Amino acid sequence: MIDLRLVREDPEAVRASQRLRGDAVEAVDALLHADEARRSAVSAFEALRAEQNQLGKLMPKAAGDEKAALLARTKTLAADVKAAQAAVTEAEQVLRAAQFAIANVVQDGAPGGGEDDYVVLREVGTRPEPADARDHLALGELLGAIDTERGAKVSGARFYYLTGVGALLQLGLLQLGLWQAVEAGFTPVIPPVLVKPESMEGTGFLGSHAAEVYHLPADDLYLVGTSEVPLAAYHKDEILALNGPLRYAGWSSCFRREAGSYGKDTRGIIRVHQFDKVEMFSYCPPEEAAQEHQRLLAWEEEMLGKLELAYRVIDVAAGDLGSSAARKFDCEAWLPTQNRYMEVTSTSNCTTFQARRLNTRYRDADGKPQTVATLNGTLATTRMMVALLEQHQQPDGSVRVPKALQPFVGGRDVLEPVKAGS
RNA sequence: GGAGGGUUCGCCUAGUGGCCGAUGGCGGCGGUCUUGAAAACCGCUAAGGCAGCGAUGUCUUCGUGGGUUCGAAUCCCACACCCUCCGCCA
Repeated sequence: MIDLRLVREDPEAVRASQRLRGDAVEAVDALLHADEARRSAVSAFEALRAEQNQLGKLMPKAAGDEKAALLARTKTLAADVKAAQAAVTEAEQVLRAAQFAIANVVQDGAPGGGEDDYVVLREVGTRPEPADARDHLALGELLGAIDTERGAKVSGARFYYLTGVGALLQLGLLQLGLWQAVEAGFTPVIPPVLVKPESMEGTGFLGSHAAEVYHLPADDLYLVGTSEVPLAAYHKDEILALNGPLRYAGWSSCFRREAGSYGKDTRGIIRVHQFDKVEMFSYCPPEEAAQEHQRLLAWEEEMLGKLELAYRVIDVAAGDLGSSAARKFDCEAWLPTQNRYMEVTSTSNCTTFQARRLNTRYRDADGKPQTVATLNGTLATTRMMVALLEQHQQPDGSVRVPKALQPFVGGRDVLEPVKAGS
């Protein structure tokens, strides 16, 4: 939810942001009008209410003719108050709708444009170019690690089983990430993955993402697409005592309908309905958010370094940000068989945008409540297995396990193909 | 699924129509006393909107939404959530 004060004080900055995103500039003026309308409705109501309160105080002391006169006056006043109150409620609804129509103000420095207008910040590592490379699914089947056929039989397209070293690899990857976070001072969290509508709504996922979200109508609960949802809603309606950034690392399964992505990444486990993820989530004062964002990115890169993956970092363009983010950096790992980079992590700085709707605040140096900034970033996810298998494959179909990961997969340094027929 | 009980300012709690934005305790903050600390005592201690440079004023909020009333924490209705008991299932 956009900061109304900012829109009032510097509407031009918000208009510029809208332009950079390719969103409607007129939405800013609509919001300013709605704000104006609400304020005048409020003062009208308050003047009437103040009079009503005044007269109400006289009532118990009054008697006789005086009381009758008072009653007559207050009776008409009561109707006026009611009408004025209804006008305020309506003006507030209009204002809220106008407020939701505007996405977060893009951070200075973020590139303008759409999905293809990202800026590559750096490329890290040497891209491996294995001869006769097998793709991750072929490797996964050789290793007895990934079974998409039975996944489809049991649950449908975009479902899969992880078996044998596949199951171990995923758990190891997530643990490597989680331990890195714990050592960096994060509080590890296993959150609920079913949330109430207000939690889903408060984190902004029922807006443009609504079609992506699984809903359980019998209980009116939603399956989360990321632990960002329960981690952000965790401190809803709270005033935090912040002493530096408050950091959580959430481990959860994630569920996505992948509506509208028919035909995209259909092979293997790149784009699936269910996967696991360790997500970093940080609460901090707004003035520290940009720094914290860089830290989250650094932790993501540290993780990819441990996995010995070749990747690049991109600065996502304004039009591709999502409504809550002011800035977003993605790390994309190299995929030899597709000759392209694939997103494996994403970190967003949501500034105060997400926290404002969730009403999550902190006390500043003067002890005054202020809206906090929230940030999130991927630390480990099922999808990293795709890059890991492909980049570390060897000619015989075995896959090298990076050193840092070995302790988390039972000390294995190589994953070997299993015999056929199992 | 059935039957009860509950939801008030960080926590606990008082409050059955105007004297209630709301009692008391705990916790927290400040002070007196003390070499220091403890104890005791005194004071302060919800959030938000609007107007104003400001002092301040004013309005809203007692789970949520509606209703009754000149006036609602208090009466009525609906809903949500929590707890207890019973049943059912792991």
